[in-house]
Amino acid sequence: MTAPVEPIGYEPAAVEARWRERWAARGTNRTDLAQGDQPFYALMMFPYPSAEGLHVGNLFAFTGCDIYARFQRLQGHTVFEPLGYDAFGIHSENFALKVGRHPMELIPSNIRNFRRQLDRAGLMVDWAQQVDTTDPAYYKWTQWVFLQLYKQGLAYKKAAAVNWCPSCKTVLANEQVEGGHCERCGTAVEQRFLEQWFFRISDYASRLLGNLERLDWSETTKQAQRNWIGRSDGARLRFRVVDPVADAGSAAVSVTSELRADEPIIEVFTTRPDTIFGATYLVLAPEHPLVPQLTAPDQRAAVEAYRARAAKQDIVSRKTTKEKTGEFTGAFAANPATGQLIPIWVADYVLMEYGTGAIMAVPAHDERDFEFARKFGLDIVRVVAGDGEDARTPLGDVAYVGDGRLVNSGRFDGMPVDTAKRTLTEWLEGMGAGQAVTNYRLHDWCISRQRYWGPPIPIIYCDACGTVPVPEAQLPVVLPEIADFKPDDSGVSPLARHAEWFHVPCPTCGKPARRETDVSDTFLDSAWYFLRYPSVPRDDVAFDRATTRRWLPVTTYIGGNEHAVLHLLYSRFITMVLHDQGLLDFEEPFTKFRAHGLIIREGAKMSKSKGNVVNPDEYLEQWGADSFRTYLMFLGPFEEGGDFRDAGISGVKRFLDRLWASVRDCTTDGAPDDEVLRKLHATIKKVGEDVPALSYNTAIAAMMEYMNVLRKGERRCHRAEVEPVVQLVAPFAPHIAEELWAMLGHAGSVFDSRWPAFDPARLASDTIELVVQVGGKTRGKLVVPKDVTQDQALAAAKADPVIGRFLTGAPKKVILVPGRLLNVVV
RNA sequence: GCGGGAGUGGCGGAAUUGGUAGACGCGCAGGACUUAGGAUCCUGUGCCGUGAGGCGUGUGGGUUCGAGUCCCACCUCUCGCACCA
Repeated sequence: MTAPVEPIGYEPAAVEARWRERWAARGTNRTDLAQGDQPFYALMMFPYPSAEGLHVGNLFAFTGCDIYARFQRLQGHTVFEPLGYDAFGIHSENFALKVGRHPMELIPSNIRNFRRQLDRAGLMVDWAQQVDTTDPAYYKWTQWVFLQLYKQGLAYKKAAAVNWCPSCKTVLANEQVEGGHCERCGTAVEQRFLEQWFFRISDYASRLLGNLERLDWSETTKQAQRNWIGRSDGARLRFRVVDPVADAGSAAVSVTSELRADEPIIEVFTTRPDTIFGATYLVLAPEHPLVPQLTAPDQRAAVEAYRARAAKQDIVSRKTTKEKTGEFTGAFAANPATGQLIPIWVADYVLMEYGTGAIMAVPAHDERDFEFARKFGLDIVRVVAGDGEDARTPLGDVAYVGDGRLVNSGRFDGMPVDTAKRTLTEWLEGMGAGQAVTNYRLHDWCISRQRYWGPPIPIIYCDACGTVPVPEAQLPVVLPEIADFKPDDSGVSPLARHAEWFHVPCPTCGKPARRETDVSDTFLDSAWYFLRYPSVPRDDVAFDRATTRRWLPVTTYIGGNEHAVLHLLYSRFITMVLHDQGLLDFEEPFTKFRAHGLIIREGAKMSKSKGNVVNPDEYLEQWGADSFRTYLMFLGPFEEGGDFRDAGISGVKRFLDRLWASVRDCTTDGAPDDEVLRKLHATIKKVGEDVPALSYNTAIAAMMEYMNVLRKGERRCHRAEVEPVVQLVAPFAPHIAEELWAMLGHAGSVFDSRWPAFDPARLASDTIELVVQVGGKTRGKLVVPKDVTQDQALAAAKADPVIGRFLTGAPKKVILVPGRLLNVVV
């Protein structure tokens, strides 16, 4: 008598450790970038390596991308799945300041911790090609990218308003200002005017918008970009400023009369040229350059005070305060349509950065102008009448912004609004008072940061030669390791205090010169990193020509929709610029983009303050990476995210346990069961369709469903019934899949096998279950031949004791949906 | 305010094209095996009703033989943008 042998159970920790080693030893995750006839570049958004370590949100995103990449590999593609670290930026710098350590020592230790966690998660990442934005070998090329833009005249310097926190002594991004106060210390934020570097992304607005049509991207992401670019079609109109005293006597000032040198022109942008007859005043932004020139002497004090107030106010609260304020300049302009004199005001509801910084106000048909006109008692003239209205219909308490026909508009009365937009623009153009233009909301990209932790902008200022770009051969401009990297009161980067770095000979004339002390925005680091991955070994070029041609554009990019606008737009812009320079063959970097959802917990976003952050380490430890990965994907649709709960995960572990036991105990005796095989083929089909569609949750459900069929009634399964499941599950649970694949006697990696094919003939059955409805209500089911006729089905239904009860008398109508349903209307 | 997305059992979530609502999992209940079970396996599980049956996908209408799915009106939640002329 022999003692019962305990069957070997599934022990994730041992299995996963074993395969981590084997993958490393065999180079399973390395991609030979020179080979492969079906290159597939699977990109995921690289993380910021925070001190807290990997967040479940990161892991959710990476796992989803990894599954997609592994699946593509099983489809026969040569897959490249790189990863790196986005480690520059104010986030890292603030954290370093807080804990009193230097980012140069903090970041490497954070990265080590990230790497440990990422390895534990079983990603198919080719670590030989990793990128770290803070490595001089990387940011050398970030600086090179800057120079390419500079060369093309797409980088320029101008003074711009920034938010300044006098307590933190630092420039704040708009998101760091809450209700006019610094989000960190609560101090009232001021506005400062600083010289900053900008990229001319607005020159590319129309291309960035137009190309969206042909990109295979999540619709939500494309829509966000469209809104951000903000195209609006309208007209630029010219208003002559008129001195009412000098022009006294002429009842209507002729618009076409000779310009007088001292009478400036105000240009406005409007989307409603059709309402020109209702323009009863003009408004200039407080910063508008013409304001000082045209303000009348008796209004000067008030206008100056108003401008000073606007200049001091922080940018955020100025834009969020809806209460209208303004001052009359004392000047007048001529309405080119009516010839009448209309007052010119300044008000901060008009923004200098949009359009021309000036508007024609049509209070009858614009809510903001209406509010303003009401408050300051300005004329309101209706020029559009909706259905059932005419020129005299009172407006009530709101502006009329709807459709309609023109009234009070001279010979254009009765014209529909949409025709009038075109017609009036042409009419005004004919008299030299304007032309049709398209305007975009997209502003130029400010890349200057008056901080320490970023790549120095490669520019040198020389008293003799002016602004001199650092020659490419002298890159990188290394960020010096300085102890006092804390920003100070000056609004100038801490780099300026580092004398031996700051003072530099001019590259052109050799005389003493000074370095630019601003560093660049982190969004610049990430706007080109996908170009670098395949070319990491090259230190003589940013990206290798042949490698880039083979591997780019990125086949599929998966990432968070929080980057829908800035990161993705900047990446597209940089790619276009490099393309225009002849350095890239394509102008769109990401052929396909999919946004993943957000993991929440107990209905709320995970955050430290709520104390609901999940540490992935504990789960990886307790359940293993395979169960944890699969569980994360099972929570809900990948593109929507899901609610993380501890419950649930045991079900996924149980599924893997059952798969393990099925492989361990399977037999090669006899033949596989036909019914089980049919379900197997249906499962192969479903998983093969769901995975590329990112419907991971339903793919997992389908595999679980099959496992239930496979093991129903504790049956022992045939090898042919279970072997393909190992391949199906491999993208989700790679370690156990490798182990089971080896247990089945295969020498190589399961990822070097080919995805199982399903046999359509196997899916069909001779009989079907036909649902029978009577009057639209389900009354039962019948098993019938698959090609049953309507009469046969009806006869069978009548013969059925339960269904037959409802079928008294002749049916009024019978509907047969082949293969599905019979509905009898009585 | 503008733009996008979503409302389905106790819970997370499934439902090709308008065709069995609730797949799969959690939880719960019962059972088997056990000294034991928070292990494992099996069975059941939308709600009301003893039953036949009835009611059910945010609310109210409509189209249809048939609506979670299509149309109209509304409510709620959520994510972007927000004085953009």
